[in-house]
Amino acid sequence: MRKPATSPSVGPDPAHDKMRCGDCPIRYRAVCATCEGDELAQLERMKFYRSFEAGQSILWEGDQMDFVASVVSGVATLTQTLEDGRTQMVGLLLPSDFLGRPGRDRASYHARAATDVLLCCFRRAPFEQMMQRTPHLAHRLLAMTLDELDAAREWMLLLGRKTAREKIASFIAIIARRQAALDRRRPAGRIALELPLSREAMGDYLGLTIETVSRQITALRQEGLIEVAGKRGIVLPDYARLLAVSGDDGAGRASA
Amino acid sequence: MRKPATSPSVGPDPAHDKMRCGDCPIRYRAVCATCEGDELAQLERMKFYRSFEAGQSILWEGDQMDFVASVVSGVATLTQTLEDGRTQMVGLLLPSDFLGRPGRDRASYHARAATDVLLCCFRRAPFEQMMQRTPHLAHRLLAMTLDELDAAREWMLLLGRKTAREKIASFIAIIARRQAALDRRRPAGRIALELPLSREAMGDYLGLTIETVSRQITALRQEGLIEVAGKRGIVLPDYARLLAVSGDDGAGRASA
DNA sequence: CGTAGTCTTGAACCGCGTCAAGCTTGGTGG
DNA sequence: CCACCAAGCTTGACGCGGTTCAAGACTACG
Repeated sequence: MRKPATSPSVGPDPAHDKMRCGDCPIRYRAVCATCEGDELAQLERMKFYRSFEAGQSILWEGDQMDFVASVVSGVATLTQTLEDGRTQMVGLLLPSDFLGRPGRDRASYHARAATDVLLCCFRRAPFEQMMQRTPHLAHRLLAMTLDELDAAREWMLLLGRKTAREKIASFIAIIARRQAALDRRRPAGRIALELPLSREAMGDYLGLTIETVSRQITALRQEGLIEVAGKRGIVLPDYARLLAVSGDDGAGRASA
Repeated sequence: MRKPATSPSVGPDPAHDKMRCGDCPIRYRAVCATCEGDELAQLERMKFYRSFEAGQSILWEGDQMDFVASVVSGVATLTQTLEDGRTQMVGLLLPSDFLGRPGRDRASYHARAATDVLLCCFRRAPFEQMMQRTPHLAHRLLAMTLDELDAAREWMLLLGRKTAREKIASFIAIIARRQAALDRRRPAGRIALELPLSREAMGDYLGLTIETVSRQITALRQEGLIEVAGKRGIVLPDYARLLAVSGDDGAGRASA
């Protein structure tokens, strides 16, 4: 994947410059969750917003990275690519997830907006300095990184050992679980949800071709395990039955 | 995978109780690398050694985990399992790598000694308390965790998109690179190395069956890309040529 | 309407898994 | 010293799941 000569440059987004952290929808789930008072004021001073339309690239592998960020709304993906073009998604960032790596100034992955995305960015140098003098910020980031590592390991089990059918069922179950988590519920019974990814992106997530994704969704629909509403809409008549097909034991812990 | 009724219990290993941190072979690469003087003394007070023979289980998924540890010598694996027994390795811990997760008291994976292993264990509660009052220890662990996440993501690309042939070549290249790193060299030219895993464990690492692992090793040997010496010995006549087969661009960063 | 992007469906192929023997090596006991 | 055995590895034959290649169908948008 080559960077186009003129990448669609997206600068700071003044439309959100007035947003106060206190009003932020991810205030208590993002990296800043444990900051209060003066600390929040420090963050407020180094932050700026950037927005991206669905499909736009946020960062290219190897790009200079002068900021880290929280996803405020929308869904972003991280992908890696082999020389011949085969691509694998390696991260799926939902609201409150963290983008970037303190201590490294170049991006290791291609980051792209899967839907319209709003990022709350912190300039990297001030953020790293604040981490040095604010231990619990580093602790918060460590906890989030460990959660992400757990999720990556669940994902490895999926990629290495699950069948196409199980992969699709797992993916839908993961989205259902994360959506339920936003409402502080456990997923159960009949659930409606919207897939945040195209068929192609689902293939990149699951290590499948787009055709196999399509065929397995059709198969699950014909068996009554899911109902399909438009390109992105899914209704689960019975969440537990889908889980059984996913190969997980229901204790699934994947979260990032 | 069920825990056997009588798991081979392995207690503290008094044979190493006298080892001083100053003499430790992983002194400047493990989680304790940035500790000096009094901090090192604090760690020394909460540490104890445990040793495991090749094949023994270190921890079962769900086990109470009252310690965290550094791998001093040998190789340990982390694996996850589906209900029907399919297993996928999700972590490969070499000397200086960290085992365990501060802030969680139960193991998420099955940990096992792939070779004879010596662990330097820290009781979890004191270690967590020390992290609270020693910011750079938390920073060190964060950096190590981020490296592990990067490695996990390389691994996801391998599992999702590489062919069996590329997977085998990649694995051998990773072992060669890590072995070279111990000597602070870049891998190049003719290299002899010892595989730390059985064919079965390699299959679990790569998401392949044992038969496919065997066949691909045979194929690489017949093409002169590798030479085989006994069950575990490998000689690379030309590291660069192997890398070309692995599908990576040579800039591979996997480390954990 | 027409066109482009996305998704679905079909048919043929093939890489890897499955099942089933052999082989090699090291350990044990007669 | 050698027969025996178990564990780990290799090799072969075969079949299936998922990829590949190639058309269509649906939807959004001019």
